[in-house]
Amino acid sequence: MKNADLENRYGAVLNAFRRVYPDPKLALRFENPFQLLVAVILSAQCTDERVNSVTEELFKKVKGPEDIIRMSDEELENLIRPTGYYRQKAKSLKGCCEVLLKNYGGEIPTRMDELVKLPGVGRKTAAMVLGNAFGINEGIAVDTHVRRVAQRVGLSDHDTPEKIEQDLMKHIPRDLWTWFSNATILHGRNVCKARKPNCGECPVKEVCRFFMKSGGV
DNA sequence: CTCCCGATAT
DNA sequence: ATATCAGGAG
Repeated sequence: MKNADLENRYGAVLNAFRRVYPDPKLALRFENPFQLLVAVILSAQCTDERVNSVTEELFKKVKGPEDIIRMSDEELENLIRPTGYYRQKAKSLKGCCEVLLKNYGGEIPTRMDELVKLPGVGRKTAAMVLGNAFGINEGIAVDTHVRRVAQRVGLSDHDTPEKIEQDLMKHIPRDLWTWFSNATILHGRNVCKARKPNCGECPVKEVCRFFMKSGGV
């Protein structure tokens, strides 16, 4: 009975999202896997719009891993400063590019276990790159939006991104993983917002625990 | 669990 | 003025 409720909730969310977000695209701007990797690393704890404003300049100077390596720490840090954590991110970027050149001929690896070894790359970043640059569904990117939506709606009762991702992967068909993540991020940004969620216009309020608890119809 | 950091909403 | 936003490493 409880399990049936959960399955029903997943089904309703998947259907509603399929209708409202049939083809969700990343807010991040990129033209190739390398650019996406860089952009997603920069997007940690930072809005996509701010990343875009930085990468627009950055990608004029940086076409591949070699360009990052060649660049001085100061120049790289200055270019990415508005995204926050710029020293860490500059270090991650350089570390990534060294590994890319050393082990992958300057290309981006296409497996989760390899991507996750790159400095500054966790499962969220890896899943994002795999799904959106290569169309490979090897995980579900659980960022703060996916986490919040999953918890509020009642798709997972766990707290960590890892456990939430496992719950989601258990209930969502693998070929939908990337789509679901993109759609949910969109939904979290536009409707199920952190500060002031717009439950009135939410397509999944009928099955949403958060909406019920906050006095929903 | 703490540290890394800038920008915007309140 | 200050709370909040938004991932990964050590």
